Amino acid sequence: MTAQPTPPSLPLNNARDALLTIGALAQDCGLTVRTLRYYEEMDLITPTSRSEGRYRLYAPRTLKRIQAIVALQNLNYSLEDILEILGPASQLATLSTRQGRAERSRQTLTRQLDCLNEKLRLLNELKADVVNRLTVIDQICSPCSQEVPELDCCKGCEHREVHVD
Amino acid sequence: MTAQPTPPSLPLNNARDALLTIGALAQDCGLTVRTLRYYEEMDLITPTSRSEGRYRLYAPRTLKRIQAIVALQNLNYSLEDILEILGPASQLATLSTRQGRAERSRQTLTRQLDCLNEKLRLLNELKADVVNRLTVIDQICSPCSQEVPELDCCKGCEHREVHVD
DNA sequence: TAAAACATTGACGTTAACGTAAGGGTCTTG
DNA sequence: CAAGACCCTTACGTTAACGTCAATGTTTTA
Repeated sequence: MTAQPTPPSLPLNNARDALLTIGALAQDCGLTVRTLRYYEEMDLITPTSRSEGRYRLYAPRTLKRIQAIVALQNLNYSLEDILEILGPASQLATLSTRQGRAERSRQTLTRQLDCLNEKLRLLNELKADVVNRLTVIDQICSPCSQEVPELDCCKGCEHREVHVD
Repeated sequence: MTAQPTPPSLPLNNARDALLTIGALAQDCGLTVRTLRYYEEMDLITPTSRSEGRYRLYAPRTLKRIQAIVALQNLNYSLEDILEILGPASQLATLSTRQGRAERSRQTLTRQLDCLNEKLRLLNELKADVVNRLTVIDQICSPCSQEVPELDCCKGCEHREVHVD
């Protein structure tokens, strides 16, 4: 997604109009209202204000935050992990100095990177293994091969390095 | 703990001696007894026999199977997924033909490979993103840079492509 | 052979990430 | 201004992957 600069056809009157109700936000991000409230419980998001009747009102940029949350979830981070990565929503404005924020971001990103590299290592290992097995199995499946007979057996065979049982 | 190869001072008489009780197996693989029983409930493992007093007795190769389960779990597969990948433990001997087994293995492995490639793609994307951010943040943290001032702010700033809030 | 250590089958408890329902206010549209 | 549509909080339900406890039976060891 290249950042579409939202052509100012309608010069957005003031920021007030842009606020989303929780239902609209849920619609936009494809999550349920319950989920958004749960995220709020965890301090992953927070409404920027409330209506007179205490309806939650969200700034549009909250959508970006939610997309980040979902992306991380798809990578199997727990919401607790994600909270640590993104930081609590309610304290976004209270961090004292810009330097401090940058430093903390750096630390978080570094940890993230380590974690990612580890996952990548594991995945690549498994992939190599799977590819190996596929190669062997494919040989068995091809009709012209009679050798390697005990390969996919499961009891008592000794080809343990090829398959797991 | 480096695997002390237990010198064959006592040449293991017959295969009977090699059977493991559930406690020993748990010890060997670093899981709890409860977990192993739970795996059995799910048909992920199964004892090869029972003692007179109905104690579960496992063949040593069960350890390999468990290691595979744990490895897959570390890659965030659910136990249900793992069951599909490895196949039910109780039916290992009942699959009819060797060709059939090989073909099914091939299909499973192919699906696994697709899944792994997708995960790798996602992870690499995220890693690139993280590296990008780190680059920028590092520039901010370095004492000689005063520009890019609004980068790590959180309310109202427009550098949305750099960090998420 | 008795105690200690280990095992058995229930069965209920726990955490994460929500779903779902109740009982009630609030916006909005006709 | 009344009916829907939407929102509020509170609270209990659900699934996965085990933990933990109880009451009891079985090996092993001293």
